[in-house]
Amino acid sequence: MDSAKYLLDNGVKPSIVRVMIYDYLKGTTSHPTVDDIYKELQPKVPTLSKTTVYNTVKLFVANGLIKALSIDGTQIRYDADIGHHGHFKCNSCRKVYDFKIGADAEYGLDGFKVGTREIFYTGECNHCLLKNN
Amino acid sequence: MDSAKYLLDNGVKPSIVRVMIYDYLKGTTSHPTVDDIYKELQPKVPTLSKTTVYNTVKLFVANGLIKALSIDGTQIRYDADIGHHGHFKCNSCRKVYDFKIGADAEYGLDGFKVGTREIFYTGECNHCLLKNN
DNA sequence: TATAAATTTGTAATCAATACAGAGTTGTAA
DNA sequence: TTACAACTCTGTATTGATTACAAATTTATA
Repeated sequence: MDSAKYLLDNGVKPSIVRVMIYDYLKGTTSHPTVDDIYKELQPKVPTLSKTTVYNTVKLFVANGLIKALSIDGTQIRYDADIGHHGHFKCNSCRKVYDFKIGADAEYGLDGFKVGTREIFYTGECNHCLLKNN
Repeated sequence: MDSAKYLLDNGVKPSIVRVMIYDYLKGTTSHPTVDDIYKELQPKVPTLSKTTVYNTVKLFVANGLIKALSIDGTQIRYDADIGHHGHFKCNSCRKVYDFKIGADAEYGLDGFKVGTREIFYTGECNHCLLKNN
């Protein structure tokens, strides 16, 4: 779908900068940080400010357009895939895999109203295990 | 079990400060931050340094005695319960609940070697939902 | 005791994130 | 088109958690 329209439908006025940030997030699976976003777009938008990136991702999160991930606790990362899924980061190849998660009821959360979900595993992926052993 | 012995068995020399920090973590379910730990123990150990708390929890994590949680991305919290479980933080009462999680295989992680697991949900707990609505 | 090794401490530095105020842009109505 | 208000963007300064590092203290051992 057209990103500008998608932002509008979700209560965010689609300025050119906002659309570019959203498109970048939508087009990558690398779960970028604010710094990653800034480094990616700064060449195309020379006047871009890092504060704008911070403001924009915060606005997106508040309107449910993207999700914030606190991965390893040092930096916040962002993901345009807002479906429920977990993240697995391989310590060998550094790749981040998405994986499906169970329903809330299975976890004994009946009667709870779940808002945000964050699931983050680390370890070694099946490819690296085969390669390294 | 005696904490001093438990630390020893896990490769950590049980200094008095280390035992006190471990005991505090073991005796609480509030998933404290470094600052929480410092505030709790500083009256009992007037010379305690925050750097020592940082060093100690890092040592504990490295030796598998406790787990680090990045909860909301701004501060790292620590948990002496190293079993696999998720955390649910209620946005109303701020309480953090523990909950059971499924087996890795259910998530399509067959063939993966999982090291750390972090699962963090937010929302409203059943008590607050009943009280507020 | 003497000496080495480990632990603890305090200060300074780092860096992600936020606050805030000013500059720029857009929309609207006369 | 002009005037004005509302919104968006920018840059600097600040905050605050965490780390770096070297000195001081404590513990272990010969």
